[in-house]
Amino acid sequence: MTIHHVAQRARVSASTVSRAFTTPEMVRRDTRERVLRVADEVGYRPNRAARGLITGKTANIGLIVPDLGNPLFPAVLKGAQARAQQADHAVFLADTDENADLEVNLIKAMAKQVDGIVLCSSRMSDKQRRAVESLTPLTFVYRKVADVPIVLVDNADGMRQAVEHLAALGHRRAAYLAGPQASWSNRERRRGLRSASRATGVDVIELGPFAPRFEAGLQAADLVLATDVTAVLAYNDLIALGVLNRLADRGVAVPEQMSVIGFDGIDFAAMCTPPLTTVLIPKEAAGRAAVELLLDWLDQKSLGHTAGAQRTLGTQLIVRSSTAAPPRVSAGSNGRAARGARQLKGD
Amino acid sequence: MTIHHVAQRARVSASTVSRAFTTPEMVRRDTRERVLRVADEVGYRPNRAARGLITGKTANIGLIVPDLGNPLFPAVLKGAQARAQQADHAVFLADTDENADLEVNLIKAMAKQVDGIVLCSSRMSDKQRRAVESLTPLTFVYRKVADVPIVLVDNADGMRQAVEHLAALGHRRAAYLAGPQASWSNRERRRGLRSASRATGVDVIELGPFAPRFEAGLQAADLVLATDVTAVLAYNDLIALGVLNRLADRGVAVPEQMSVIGFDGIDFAAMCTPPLTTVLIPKEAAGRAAVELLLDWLDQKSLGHTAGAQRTLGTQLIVRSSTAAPPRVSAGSNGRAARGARQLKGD
DNA sequence: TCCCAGACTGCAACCCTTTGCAGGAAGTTG
DNA sequence: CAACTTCCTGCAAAGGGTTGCAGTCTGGGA
Repeated sequence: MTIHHVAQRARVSASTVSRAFTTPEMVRRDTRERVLRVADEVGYRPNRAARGLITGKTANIGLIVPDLGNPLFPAVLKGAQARAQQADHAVFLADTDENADLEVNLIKAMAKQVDGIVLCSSRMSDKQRRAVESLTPLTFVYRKVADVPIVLVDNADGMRQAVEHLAALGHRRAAYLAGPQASWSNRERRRGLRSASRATGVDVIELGPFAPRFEAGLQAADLVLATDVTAVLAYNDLIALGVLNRLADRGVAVPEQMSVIGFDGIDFAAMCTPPLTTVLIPKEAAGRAAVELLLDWLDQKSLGHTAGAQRTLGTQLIVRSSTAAPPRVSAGSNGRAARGARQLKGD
Repeated sequence: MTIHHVAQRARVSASTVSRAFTTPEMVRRDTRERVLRVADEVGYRPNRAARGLITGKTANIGLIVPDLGNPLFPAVLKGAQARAQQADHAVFLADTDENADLEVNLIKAMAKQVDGIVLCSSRMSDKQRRAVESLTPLTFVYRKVADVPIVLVDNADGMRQAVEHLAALGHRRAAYLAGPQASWSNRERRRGLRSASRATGVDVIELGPFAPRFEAGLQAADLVLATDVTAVLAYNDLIALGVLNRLADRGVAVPEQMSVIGFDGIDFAAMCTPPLTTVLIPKEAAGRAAVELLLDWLDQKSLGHTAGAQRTLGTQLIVRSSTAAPPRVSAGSNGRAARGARQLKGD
């Protein structure tokens, strides 16, 4: 079913059919109605590829995430996809498996078929980013980049809330299980941690970096137990969940002997035992916002406007049962920091 | 960067550039190398939309899932996307929010931009399916449909394993928490349950239907406690996780007082407390298989072959700590089935 | 030396829409 | 009644590729 079939059956030219869809006010009422009726009857829909060829807009947007196995990203994806659909755009999805080179390749491959790409927790270096930024409009989520639209989360404030919570409970010594070094979120969480640590007097040692996965949490838990901390701040919920599991296996009671705090607020943080205290970050909202910013940018771009819109969303500590006052005598303490741990100082 | 720029710089015609990419054996070695070198230098990549316009193939495939919030689907998606990428195809993703009408609309909207669509746990009625099947090649995952490629899972056998496990532990009476009525998986799981029930003598009452979500599990747990069963078989892990949570809240020990079995084998089933006994179904493998079947079909189609390939993947009961022998005297029993429960008989 | 096959390459049409431009009809104004 | 507007519609080009067909060039056989 092409535009010509419809044109023929409605006894008009293809141009008129086209206009009936794209600029309805340009065609006389009865003509338009006849065309649309015929189009509906035969199930005609404009071919977007052909349209895109001439208009330069594909009505597609790309979305690239590091790992669909981390529920954080499906959540962002869900928001983004819903918002895109609302604007009558379709979304291309790709998963990089936390691999920055693959990310670059995916951008190159997608660039021509989309109007822009939303990059979620991009792991690209600045150099890599510059190599692709001219290919298609890029929007970043959970990563700060100059001169393009970005959707951020106030990670530092989230960490402040978490550390203040621990301090209020009486903790004096905590461990941070670091995330990927290429992650902006990790850098920001460390930064927030450092300043909250100074402000509250809670000492924080850093372990890792760890892959942002459950398995890494299992591994991390043992390292934590070799130190004398009474609380653990994990880079994300997946790691925290791993810690919870391994601590249970080792017979360490949470929260009585050890407090654990996650980050992200994935659904499962509420479903485990004990329910995990975590810092909730916006996920679907971030996805929606990113698509919105991208679409706005594209609109304005045609008007010659510049980019650089930034939206920062708040975080909220969700206190559940994985945190409590520290034990009188710290359990499992061996009196000194384990090998591999180090004071959290400057980068 | 169009094919003409490259042609000009390589001092050949556009046709030759095109052939250098699509039918390299048709162009002389040194010409081809020159063309490809130039193309690489200027960063040229064929515009797939333009190519698709004339070849009729888009090198895109669609994937539609009911709910990205259920980790089952991101897992399938991950497999599908990886396999598609391997075949140099991109994937369009959409989420229906468990809504069959939206599913139909999404198929219509996608049809023109893809070579085929993979439908995951489709909720469409037969009538709806027939209304869209001519739009574009459809492949189904987790749903049986005649004459098109499908990837199935042996749900009935999974249920057999689960029920035999319960029977072996000594359970005589269990509840099934049913899933969505439009779900093929739910029908198959019920069927397997019925026959396993007969074979083992374990009585099974059915509750529900429930939405395949955590919250529904919370709700279901109370209904279960109002019956005299000693074990619960949930439609899926999300519901089982909800049951686990609510039982813990109500002070019912799992597995001592109540055994709980999930279905799907999502990652989180292993991370909760107690770790959930569940029936593992292939997820990434199913996604990969679906894409493979679809691509094969498309290849053969051009050769005039027919469709209908079917791949059935096995299931595996993963025994963890949420199942054990029933208590001597069934806890919370009130001697009769709750209102709303009914014997599991025919449909 | 001539003819022919085989290997390459270029021309031009085509895929499906959109859109600038121009033409025709109807209505308005002087 | 002539001269403009205004409104609507069609023609044709364009957008970036692919591909059937025909032409050029080369090498080999007679």
